[in-house]
Formats: sequence, C-alpha cells, structure tokens
Amino acid sequence: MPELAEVEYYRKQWDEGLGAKIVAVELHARKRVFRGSNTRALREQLIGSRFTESTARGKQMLFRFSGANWLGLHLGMSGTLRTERADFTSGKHDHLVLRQTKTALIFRDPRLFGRVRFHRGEAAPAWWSTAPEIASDDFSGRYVADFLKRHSRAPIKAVLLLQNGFPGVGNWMADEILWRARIAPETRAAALSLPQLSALRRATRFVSREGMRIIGNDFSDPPPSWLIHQRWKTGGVCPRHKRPLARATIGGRTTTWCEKCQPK
DNA sequence: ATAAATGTTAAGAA
DNA sequence: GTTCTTAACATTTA
Repeated sequence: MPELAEVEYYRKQWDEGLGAKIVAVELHARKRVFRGSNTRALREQLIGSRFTESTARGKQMLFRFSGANWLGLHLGMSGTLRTERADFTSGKHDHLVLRQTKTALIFRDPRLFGRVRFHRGEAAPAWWSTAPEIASDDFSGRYVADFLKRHSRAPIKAVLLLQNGFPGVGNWMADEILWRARIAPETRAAALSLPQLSALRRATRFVSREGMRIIGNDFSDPPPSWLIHQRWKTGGVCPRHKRPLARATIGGRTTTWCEKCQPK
C-alpha cells in the first residue's frame, strides 16, 4: 500500500505514543523484516527508553527514542502502522509491538517486504537518506535534469521509481505524475523535451504535496479527477475524456496510461 | 487454481 | 565502472 502519501499517514499513527516510555517489546526475530538487524539490542535498548520524535523521508521512516536509540521502518508492499490499547493481543502479522503503559505501537506486514532497523548513536544512522525530498524546493529543475541524464536510456517510468532520485514515488504516484505531465511511460529519459521536463517536475511536486495533504492526513480519497481511481480496475478510463486506459509492464511494474493524453 | 499485488535488491547483461 | 533488466523474496486476494 505505502508510497510517500501513505507513509506519512502511517507515521502519524504512532504519534499517540510520543513522550511515553516503552515498557515491553514483542517481535518475531526470524521474520524477514528483521534481516540484518540486531533484534536483541533493539529489545534491550528500547525497553525503558522514551519515544521522542518521528520523521519520514520518501518511504523511509525514522523513530527516535531517548538514550540515542533510533528505529528505522520501511513498510514494503503491505506494511502498516497503528496503535491499539494496552491490552491488545498481537496477531500473526504483527511482527513488532512496542508496548507503553497506555498504548501498543504496532508494525504489521503480511508480505514481509518491509524492514525494521535499529541504530544507536547521537547522530542519525548512515542509512538515513539525504536525497532532496520531492515536495521541497531542493527538488530543483537542475536536480531533476541531472538525475534523468544519469539514467538517460531507461524508460521514464522506471526512473521515477528510483528512490535515490524520486524518494517516495511508487507505482501509483509514478503513473499519476506521468499522466498529469502528459508523458508516455516508455519514453526514454533522455528523450524528454525541456517543457516535458518542467511538466514532470511540476506534476511530481503537485502529486506529492496533494497526496500528503489528502491521504497523508486521514487517508481520505483524492478528487475523482485523479488517475489513481481508475488505474487498478479493469475497464478503467482516462479521467480527462473517459477513453479506456492502456496497460503494460514497464520498468518491471504494471503501468497504466492514456494513449491520447500521453502520446509517443 | 493461477495471477497479480502501492517495493527493494542481488545478479548478470549491456 | 556504471546503468539497465529481471528474478526473487512471502503472503493474500481476485
């Protein structure tokens, strides 16, 4: 489920536990989501520490705890975060539960493509991203042009999915962006004209900002004019003129677009 | 039952 | 050395 906008929503779910101490940690240590992580240190250090802050960059989240402890979370394809009352009993896919006296903070992920990382230190961990966020002013025309140049032969759809250039963009956001910018998804990055490049940047900023505002706050639906409502159903149509959408695998992912709005 | 799902990454090819 | 493509990962749902 989670791309930039959904990640923002899930990150906020744990806000309820801000300021409170962790009194117990439950986790399924052999599950794939803990690959490469020291679960023993995670458990030992987090118990007794206070949850102080959370941030998100792209699809990555970083939760800060007192005592120089940091928890990195990635939701993968099916991860969610939520809170329950303290008497909550964890289910099969609830791989990490941080218990506080009043609240349980839960990370659930049926498909296990998500990831939990633990870090100790005064500074944020080395794996914490430094790429410009796509909704910020640092995401400049120059930056976009440079990034596309480095991936000039790949289809633009595949380039949009690269997290080191477009952090937070996933499959639905990429299709939404290309549809708004009126660019065919299989176009090679190098083939974009200057106006297309600027339309691409504009659409990226629009979709990320509006997505964060609408979905990121309470998971409400974007307006019916958005492509997102059409892209998963068979028989989906272009919101602009109701023409049937095209569908193909591009950049390894199912891609939906309108051949009229986004000509070759 | 078979395919596909809003993601990442290792491995091999170009 | 870098960039590009594909397969694999684990589980649920249509």
